[in-house]
Amino acid sequence: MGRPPCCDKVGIKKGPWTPEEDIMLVSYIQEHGPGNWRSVPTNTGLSRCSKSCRLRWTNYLRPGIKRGNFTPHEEGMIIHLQALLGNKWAAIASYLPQRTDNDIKNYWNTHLKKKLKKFQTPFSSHNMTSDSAPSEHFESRASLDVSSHSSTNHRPNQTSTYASSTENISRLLEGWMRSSPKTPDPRKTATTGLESNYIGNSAAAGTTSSFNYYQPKHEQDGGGDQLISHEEFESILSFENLNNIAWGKSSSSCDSSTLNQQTAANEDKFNSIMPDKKQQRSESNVPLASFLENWLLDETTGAQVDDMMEMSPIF
DNA sequence: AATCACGCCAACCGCGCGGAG
DNA sequence: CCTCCGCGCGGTTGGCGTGAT
Repeated sequence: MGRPPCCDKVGIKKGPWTPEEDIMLVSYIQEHGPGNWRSVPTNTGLSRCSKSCRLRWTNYLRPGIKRGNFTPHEEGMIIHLQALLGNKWAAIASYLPQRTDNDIKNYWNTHLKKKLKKFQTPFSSHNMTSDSAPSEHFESRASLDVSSHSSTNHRPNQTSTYASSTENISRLLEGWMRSSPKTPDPRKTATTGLESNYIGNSAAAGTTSSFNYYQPKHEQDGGGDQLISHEEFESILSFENLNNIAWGKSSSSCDSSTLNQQTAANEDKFNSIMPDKKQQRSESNVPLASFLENWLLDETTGAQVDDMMEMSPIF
């Protein structure tokens, strides 16, 4: 016997939120802070269930949320973290403070899953498109601070910046009162015309580059020869290899000699793919997988990736 | 111009967890 | 202990926009 749905009461409004409702909610939260969602509908007069209010706040109105296109760095982070953590969107979102779990989940389901699936091959030693739990090989690494980045009550900005909701309100009002000029493609900057007015100040609006780790740009544009095969790149980031190389575990399919060969081959591939990182990599004196992981998780990688995408035809 | 198919994403739904009584 | 309740998470859906025919 399950709990009755919270939203099945008569008079509870569903569907898209209006600017007026947003303002009511933001005003209330600005005054009282997020939390105690049960009392929000009654105290605000909103004809919404508490859950809907919470969702609207956390996914949309919460300050510090970045909307719009994901940068290559963010995409890389999501792919990497999804492989590490599985579909723990809240945990993944904790590594991307400006993105909501819902946003990341949507982006994964609509973009990244497809991209990875497209390139999934029998060579892959790990099903990257799998929705399964993270590879148990990675479980120890997956603790990569899941605890300290715990999804629950550890949303960056959630507690510290809600006070800046005045910013949101002003944006709400600004957009609400302004006429709504239609952009040629609202999705480039926001999801709806409404959002493009009062929320869609996407910091990523100028970023148009697409993810190309697994999908070279010229292929996206209609096909052509790949300068590097998917198998090659994936083999480097092969999770079994990463696991073996970085964390010293062995698998039945990988003895030490083949592991050494694979490691050397991966080093060569890495040097050819990322020549500008060769020096940095050799100086870092860390395993390749660690280097790649650090690179992916590096705050500054986004800009580096952007640079690399301009400089190198393979990105 | 009309219709259809598809992609995208905000919002909903159901379930599990943890705290309070 | 058990039950109730509030909350958060992950999966799914519905509506809208856009491109193709």
